Amino acid sequence: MSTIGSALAREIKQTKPFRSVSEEAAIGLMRTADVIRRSFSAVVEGEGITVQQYNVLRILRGAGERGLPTLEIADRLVEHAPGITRMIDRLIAKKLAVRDRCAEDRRIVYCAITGEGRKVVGRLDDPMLHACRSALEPLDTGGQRTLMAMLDAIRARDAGETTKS
Amino acid sequence: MSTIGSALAREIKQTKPFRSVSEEAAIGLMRTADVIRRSFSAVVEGEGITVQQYNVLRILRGAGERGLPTLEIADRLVEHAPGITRMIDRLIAKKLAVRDRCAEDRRIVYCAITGEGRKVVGRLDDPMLHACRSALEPLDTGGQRTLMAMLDAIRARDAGETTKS
DNA sequence: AGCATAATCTTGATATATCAAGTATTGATA
DNA sequence: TATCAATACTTGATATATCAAGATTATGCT
Repeated sequence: MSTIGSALAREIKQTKPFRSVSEEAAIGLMRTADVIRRSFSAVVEGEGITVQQYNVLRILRGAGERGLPTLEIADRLVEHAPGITRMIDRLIAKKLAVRDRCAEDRRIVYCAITGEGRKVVGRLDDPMLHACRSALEPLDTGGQRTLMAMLDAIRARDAGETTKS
Repeated sequence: MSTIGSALAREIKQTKPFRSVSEEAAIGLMRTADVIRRSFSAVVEGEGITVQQYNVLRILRGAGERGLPTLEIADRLVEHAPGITRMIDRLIAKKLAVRDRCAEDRRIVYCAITGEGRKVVGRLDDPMLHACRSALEPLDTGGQRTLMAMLDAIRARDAGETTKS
């Protein structure tokens, strides 16, 4: 196994080797995600929003005219439910989204993107695409597909057997 | 390119295909990291700490008797500096770490892990290792090494050419 | 109809993260 | 030896995340 002297080990100045490849890969995954998130954050902050807000806006843009029920948005974000209300509050405060209580089932609140919201996401489309490409540039297209497949597999495990001995 | 119908696209119920493989891989990376972080979180919360606090404790355990200067810890966490002070505050409040101002250079504050801190991290060693293995179980060892290499490459790019045309 | 249960949010309390400015100490310079 | 800049944190203000409890509306059962 001997992962001593690996790139990650040096990066975090670890004195002792990782105890297993799994451990190193898992930590590397989180650190890499963090690096990418930071670069995304730098892109969207020009529009005065956060990465999460950008994600919500993209989801809303992809939805129909009516928008989506609040919790449906949370589902797609993999966000835990309670946070989503206030996330939307902030988007509404910025006039990027609106709420509309459903008449048929008054428990449901539809959230939709505004024209201004569309403009903001629109302005970020190219820069974000570029940021993604730039971030993954070290891998060729085949490598990116391999990476995607691996990530899919990892997430699939989690979705299935939540409790593993 | 046509990434329509991919696992990730279905997962987030995306109606339109991703515009590029890079975009899908980048988003998949963040979602996967999130899934893993959540499973780690479930492990450490039994000891009443967060994943970040666990990371700090591990760094401190790996350091010498004297501990490490505050900002040195931040460096290894890739945390931005300001947050680290209060992170340590919380660890101290929990009696898991201590601070000690350096006599030679009184600007520096050394942070070290306590005996109780060692116990807490020690109790988490096995569960965390298990969580890592469980998370990455879908990949065989070769796959995990490939994944690691890809992640390293992505992070290396970021370290080098920060501004890429 | 009446009541318990569930679904869908919302709110309050608390914890944590982020950004900019402030403090203390050291080292270098005039 | 004052002074200026740099280092290493710290603090305050603000934003965001997280958890548990609450409010409202709908549904199913008798």
